[in-house]
Amino acid sequence: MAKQVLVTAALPYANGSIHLGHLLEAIQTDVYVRARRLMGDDCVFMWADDTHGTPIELRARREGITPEQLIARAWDEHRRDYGDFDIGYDIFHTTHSDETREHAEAIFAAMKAKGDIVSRDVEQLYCPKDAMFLPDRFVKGSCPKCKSPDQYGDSCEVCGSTYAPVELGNPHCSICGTVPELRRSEHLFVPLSRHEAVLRAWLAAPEQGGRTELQPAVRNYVMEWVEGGLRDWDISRDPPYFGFAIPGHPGKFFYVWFDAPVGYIGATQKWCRDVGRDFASYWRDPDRARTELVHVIGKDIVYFHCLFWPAMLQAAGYTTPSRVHVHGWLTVGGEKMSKTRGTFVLARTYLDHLPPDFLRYYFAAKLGATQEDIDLNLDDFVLRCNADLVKKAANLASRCCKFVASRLGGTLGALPDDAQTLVATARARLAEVGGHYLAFESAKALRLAMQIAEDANLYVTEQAPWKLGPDQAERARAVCSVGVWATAVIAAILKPVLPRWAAAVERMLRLPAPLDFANGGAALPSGHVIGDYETLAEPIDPAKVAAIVEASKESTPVSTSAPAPTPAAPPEPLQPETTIDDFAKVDLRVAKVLTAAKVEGADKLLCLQLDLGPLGQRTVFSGIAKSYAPEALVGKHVVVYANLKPRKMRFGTSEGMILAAGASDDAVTVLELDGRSVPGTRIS
RNA sequence: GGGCCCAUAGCUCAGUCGGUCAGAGCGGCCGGCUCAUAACCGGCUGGUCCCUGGUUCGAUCCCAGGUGGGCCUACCA
Repeated sequence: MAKQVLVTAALPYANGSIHLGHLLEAIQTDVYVRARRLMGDDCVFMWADDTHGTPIELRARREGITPEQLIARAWDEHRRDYGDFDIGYDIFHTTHSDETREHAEAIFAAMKAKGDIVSRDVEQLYCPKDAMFLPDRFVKGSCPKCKSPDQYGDSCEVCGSTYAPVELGNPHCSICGTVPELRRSEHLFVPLSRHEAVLRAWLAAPEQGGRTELQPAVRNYVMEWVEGGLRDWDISRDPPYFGFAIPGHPGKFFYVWFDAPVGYIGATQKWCRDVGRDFASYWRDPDRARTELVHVIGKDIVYFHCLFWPAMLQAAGYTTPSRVHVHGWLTVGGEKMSKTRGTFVLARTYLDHLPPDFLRYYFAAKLGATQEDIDLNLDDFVLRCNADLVKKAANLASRCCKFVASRLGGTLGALPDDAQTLVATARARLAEVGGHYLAFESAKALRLAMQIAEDANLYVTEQAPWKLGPDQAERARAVCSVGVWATAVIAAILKPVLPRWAAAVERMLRLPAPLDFANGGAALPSGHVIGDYETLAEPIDPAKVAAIVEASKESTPVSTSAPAPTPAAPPEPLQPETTIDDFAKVDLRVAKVLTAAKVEGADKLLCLQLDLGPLGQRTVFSGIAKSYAPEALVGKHVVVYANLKPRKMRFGTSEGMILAAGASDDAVTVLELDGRSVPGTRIS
C-alpha cells in the first residue's frame, strides 16, 4: 500500500531571484520526492512563493509598482528557474492567494476560539515620514555597546551584541534617514507557553515515544528553547504592510511568518481543487493516519518550523509535520556567496552556461543527512562531474553500447557466469539506495552507483571483448551485456538526481518499463536489441564555470575565481613618519568615472576620463586592467591624486592617479566612494 | 555575552560504541590498453586524523581548554 506523502521545500521569498543557495534545497527536496515516487510512494511536492512583509512593500514602493505586480513578476521568474532545473514540484503556488488566506484565517479563528490569541500594547519605533513602524532591520544607529555607527536595530555586526532598536544611539530610519519616534500600538500574540506540552510531545525523541523525525541536533536545539521558557509570539503588524488583514482586528495584518508556512496548506488546497484530490486527508489528519508530512528547510528557519508551526497546526486541528529535515547553507569556494567575488550565482546565470544536471549531481553527491554546510568548490565541481559522470558512468555506457551496436548487431546476450559476483554486488547496492534516499543520504546512494561503474569498467577492460576473434562473438556479446546491464542499474540509481539521464538510458536500451529501484537490477532478455547510443553527458569546459563567475560579478574584479591568497608575502614596512602637513600636500579629490577603455598595446592599463566637477575633466591612466573590466568602472566615484605632476606615457599623458590597493596586478581594488560624494570635493 | 555544530591525505568526503583505523573517490606521477566522450585498467604518491592538556594499559575517536569556520540568540525575512 503506497503511502500518501506530502513534501515541501521552504518557500522562496518573492523579494529576490533564485540563486544557488535556493537550488541546494530545491534539488535536495526534488531528489527526495523523485526517489520516494520511484519506491512506489504516492508523494507530492507542494510549493509556493512567500510574498508578504515589509521588504516586499518597500521594494514595490521603490520600484513604483504595486506589491501584486512585484510578486507576480517573481512568481513567473521563480517557476521558470526551478522548472529549468527540473525541480518536479506538483504545484508552485503563492501565499498571496485565496487558499492561503482561507487557511490562515481558519487557523487564526480556531486559535482565537481556544484563547490562544491575546493582545497588548507594544512600543516600537515609528518613522513619521514614511508613516510606518520600522522593523528592526529598518532602523539604523550606533551600537549601544561598542558605539559602532550605522548598525541595524537588532544586533551589531561589529561587536556581535544584540539589543532592541530603541537602545540604538542616534537612531534613524534606514529608508529615509528620519529620526524615528516611539509609538504604541496594539499587537496580537500567541502565548506559546500554553502549547508547551504539545510541543514537548511533538519534539519527543523516538525512544521516548516521539513520532516526529528530527535530526538529533535539531531536536536538541529546539528543546533548548522549550526549556528556556516559551515566550509569546507577536503575529500582527501595522500598515502599511503587504499581507492579509486579520479578521475582526481592523488595521492589523498577519505577520509574514504567520501565513508563510500556511502557504504549504494553501498550495495543497489549490492543487487538490485542480486535480480532484482529497484535501482533508492531507491536512485534516491530526493523527497522521493517512499522511506523512515532510518539510525540508534551511537551518535558519528551524525556529519557525519546529516551534510556532506545530503549535499552530495542533491548535487548529491540522496535520502536524511528521518530519522536518534541516540542511546547511551553501558556501562557494569555502566562503559565503559574494557578489563581488562572483560567487553569488543566480540560477539563471548558471543555466545560461551549463545544463542543470551537473549542479544537481554535484549537490546530490555531497548532501547527507546532517546540517553541515555544503561547499561548492568550483574546481572540484568540474573535476567531480567530469570524473564521475563523464569518464566513469557515461563512458561505460558509451563503450559497451557502441561495441554491441557496431560489432554485434545491437543484440544483447545472457549475463555470463564469470560476472555473477559483479551482478550480485550491484544488485545488493541497488537494494541499498532506497534507504539512503529516504534518509536524505543522496551522497551515499550516488557513491554506490559509481562503485558499480568502476566494477563494470574493470570487468569489461579485463575481459577485453575487442580482443576476441569472430569465433568468440557470443563471449564478446556476453561481456558487453554486463556493461549494458550495469548502465541500466546505474541509471536507476541516478534517476532521482538525473531524470534526463535515466530517460535517455530507458530510450536507448529500449527498456520495457521505466526504471525504478525494484526493476533496475533485472537482466534484459537474451536477444534484446538496443537502440543507438545517446550522449549522456559531455565534459564540463572549465571556461564555462569561469564565465558563470564572471557574469555573476557585480562590480567586476576581472581576476579569476578565489583570488589565490598569495602565501603570506612579507608585510610592506611602513614609510617614515610624517606630519599632517606632509599629507596636506597631497590633494585628493573625488572623481566620477565618465569613460573607461582598454589601452591598445598595454596589458595592464586602462584609460579613464574623469569628471572632477568644477575642476573639469582629466584623463588618467591606471594599471588596473587585470582587475577591472572598463565598463565596470563607469559611473563610480573614485579617489584621484589630483595635484600629481602630469606624466607623459607611451600612450598619452596621465593627469593624476587613481588610488587603489592590491597585492598583485590582478587583485586590485579601487578606492570607491558612494554616490553621495560630489566630484571635485577635496578628501582629507 | 550565551548556546549549538564542524575541523581526517593537494581536493571532496568515509570512518572509529577508544585497541591492524589511518580509508575511498578525485588529483598528481609511472606503466598498460585502445572497445569507448584524450576515455578505461594497474601501481605508486600522499595525512603530527586542528592545537594543548587530561582520563586510560592504549585516543584520531572520551573529557577540559584553545584556535579557525558556520549557525542561532525569538517580532530580521
